[in-house]
Amino acid sequence: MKQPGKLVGVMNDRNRPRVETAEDAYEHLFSAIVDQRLLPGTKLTELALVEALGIGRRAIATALQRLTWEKLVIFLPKRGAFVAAPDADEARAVFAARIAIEAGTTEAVARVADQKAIARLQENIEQEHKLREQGHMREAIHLSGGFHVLMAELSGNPILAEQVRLLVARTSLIVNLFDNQIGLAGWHDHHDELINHCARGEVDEAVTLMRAHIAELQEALILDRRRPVAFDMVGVFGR
Amino acid sequence: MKQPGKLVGVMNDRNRPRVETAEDAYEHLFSAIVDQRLLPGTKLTELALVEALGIGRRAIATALQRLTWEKLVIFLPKRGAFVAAPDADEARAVFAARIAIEAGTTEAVARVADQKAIARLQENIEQEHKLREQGHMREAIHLSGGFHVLMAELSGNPILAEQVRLLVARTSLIVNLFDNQIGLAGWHDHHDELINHCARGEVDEAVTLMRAHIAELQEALILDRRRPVAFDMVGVFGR
DNA sequence: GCGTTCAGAATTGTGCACAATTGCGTGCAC
DNA sequence: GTGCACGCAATTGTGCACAATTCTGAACGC
Repeated sequence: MKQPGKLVGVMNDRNRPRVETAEDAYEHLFSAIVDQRLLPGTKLTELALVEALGIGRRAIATALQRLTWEKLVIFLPKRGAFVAAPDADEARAVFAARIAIEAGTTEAVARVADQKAIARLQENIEQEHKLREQGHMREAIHLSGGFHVLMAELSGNPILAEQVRLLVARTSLIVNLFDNQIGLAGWHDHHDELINHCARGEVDEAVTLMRAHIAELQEALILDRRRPVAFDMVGVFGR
Repeated sequence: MKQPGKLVGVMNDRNRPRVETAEDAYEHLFSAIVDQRLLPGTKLTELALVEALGIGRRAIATALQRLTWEKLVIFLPKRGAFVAAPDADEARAVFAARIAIEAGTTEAVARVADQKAIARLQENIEQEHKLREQGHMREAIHLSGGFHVLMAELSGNPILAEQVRLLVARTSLIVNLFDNQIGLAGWHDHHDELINHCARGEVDEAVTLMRAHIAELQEALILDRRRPVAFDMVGVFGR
């Protein structure tokens, strides 16, 4: 079975990078969820996390609370917190929201991007390219999401940037939950073209491409086929 | 001076509608902030709220935590929570975000709105009109914000709807913090035209109008002139 | 007169014990 | 064998006391 108090993927006992504040805890959990060390459906018990991270229950609760409105965990009062397992409807909503919001960020970037911004975007792409050549797919995908976040940051609007950050995180949950036919090949080219449009100030072209790009990502998912979800999931939908 | 433990606007001792869960507390604080019973800069002490609302510290902390994320309060570790007082930059970001996101919701509504949806929108406007005629300006403004939220809900995307709800709330904070030249006259007409465009499926026209509508609202604000903020504000920016 | 230092007050964060709620498994009746 | 009820285990929520930190105000030195 499973030893209570040991949350695999969060922390093995010695490998404990300073976790002191509630935000530290949040960041650890966030990245653990986004890159699949904590699988959807996993129950996140307060006491277990207190032991694992070595901070107070309040800080843990705070972190969990935040992840809850970010929709990366679902929280059921008096029952506990679980890593979220978005369904098809939620997935569609996430992609629709990304299209709407990233259309906005792309427009802003294409309109105001300076030399330096373009350079940062290109650097991101090059790194992703390199990682993919070396076969580090997971990191490459990470950076690929990072591209969208970077675009949003360069748009100069922190509110939209934060939203994109969250939507990208949810996307990675989704991508891993549904069967997909994603060949990363196309993505890279899209990102490339996107930069070119932005550099040339071709606003409409950039926006249109971004929308198509995200839509394509969605279409690569088979939303009818959700992969089986970790056992504790019954605890989530139970009753 | 001020008696500690008495938070004016949150609760006078007998007028206590059931507050049991953390979400109840959240809703109370949310509406208290949005319609100005709690002014920007006011310090929200945990113990004071525990007394006022009659629930545990943890529930209070949860509610405050959420409002913090929603940017309606700012939270300084070890110092406390204060009702937020957005500055000009934040105001601009809010309006820019609204334009981007509500362009999306408007597009969706104009595209898929059915008879029933249009009817709900019209009903909202009529009520607002009535309230304004009767001189209930505050309620009218409330409903005016509600129009945007309703549009977002009708768009069918819960993520965008939630964002609009929050941005509208922040907007009301902003409107009340800066000098403004808002005559509500124009608004009503905009909303009216907007519905017509949506009813006729004139997508582009609807989107363009919505963008202009929000931009106009922003321009009615004098972002250089922020009204003085409650005293406790020093506690916020102090040091 | 003005800035600095130091002590006291106020408030958040922690730890522990306990209450309350929920879920689960066993056992019983049919 | 199936369905239901009851009791136990697990986990969240609460209350209290205490530790830690920060703010306030006053006394002090220059």
